[in-house]
Amino acid sequence: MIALDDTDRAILRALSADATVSAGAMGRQLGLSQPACWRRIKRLQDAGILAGRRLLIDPAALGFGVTVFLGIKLATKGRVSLEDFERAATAIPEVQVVQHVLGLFDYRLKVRARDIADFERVLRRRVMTLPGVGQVEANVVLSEERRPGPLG
Amino acid sequence: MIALDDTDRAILRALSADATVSAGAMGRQLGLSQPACWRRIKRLQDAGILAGRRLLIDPAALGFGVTVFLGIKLATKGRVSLEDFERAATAIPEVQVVQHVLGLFDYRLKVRARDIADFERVLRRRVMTLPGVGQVEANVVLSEERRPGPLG
DNA sequence: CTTGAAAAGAACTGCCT
DNA sequence: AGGCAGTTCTTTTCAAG
Repeated sequence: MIALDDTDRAILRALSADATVSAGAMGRQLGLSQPACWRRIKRLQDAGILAGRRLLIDPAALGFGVTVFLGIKLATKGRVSLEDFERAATAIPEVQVVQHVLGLFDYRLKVRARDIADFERVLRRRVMTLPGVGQVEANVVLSEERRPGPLG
Repeated sequence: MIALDDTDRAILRALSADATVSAGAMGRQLGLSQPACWRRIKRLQDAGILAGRRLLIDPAALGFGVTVFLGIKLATKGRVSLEDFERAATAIPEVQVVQHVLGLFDYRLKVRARDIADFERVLRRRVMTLPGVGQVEANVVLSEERRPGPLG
């Protein structure tokens, strides 16, 4: 773990919004030279804080308009059933994220579907037939607001 | 909306894993020339499918080891209270995502904290005091597996 | 769709304060 | 730590097949 100053945080904030900005352009905005800014970025990468640059894909532009979060309680909780469930859940193409969680539910799934009818198909034919699945609770996402910058 | 062929999907899959790969390097991998590959990327950008490139920050490297998803049921549901709740929830630094959802709960919050003690502080002093908050349910994330590529 | 080339710019390297 | 100057690479745009 490494200590970040205000300049590092400004760099992370800028790159979080748009990772395509060059080190030179960002340096000008922060009053730093291009190499100085570049060195800080490299330091953040080497420290593992900057873990990579990923694409932001708009699901709506691909025709996927519905996002649903499922809370799932397993009926049978053995060591084997956990792995079985995870493997089967990960194999469903519409399932974007599989989280093993502690609390009211055992697993949380993020599901992307084209529309509500498509979601119902995924729910009935794929999710409800997962090995060991018990109680299932669904939350359809209406709107989402996310904090762009780094934490803290 | 636009139709994607297998090559487009391969490009999205490669860029989803690592958005830093150059158009030339990807073209070689796919058997395409550099300009041809570059044109496809630009087409995906113009279509809005490729919405941007964002940073992947490792929260653990910054000392944030705990992720908790909160399901929140509002006690009072007027038009005003929804906006009040959203504004107040977004203002909490530890809250990364605020989702308005349909289902058992009204809102879902993604909360990042340094540890469980830090999370309890956020929960008691910030979340439980949000305007109109009713029932609160928490799920601590143990592990997470996400599908890298594009949907469908 | 391809190749090739040229111009712009970004990334990286030493050396200096 | 930061800045300056220079080299190497990619991106981006052209012309032409």
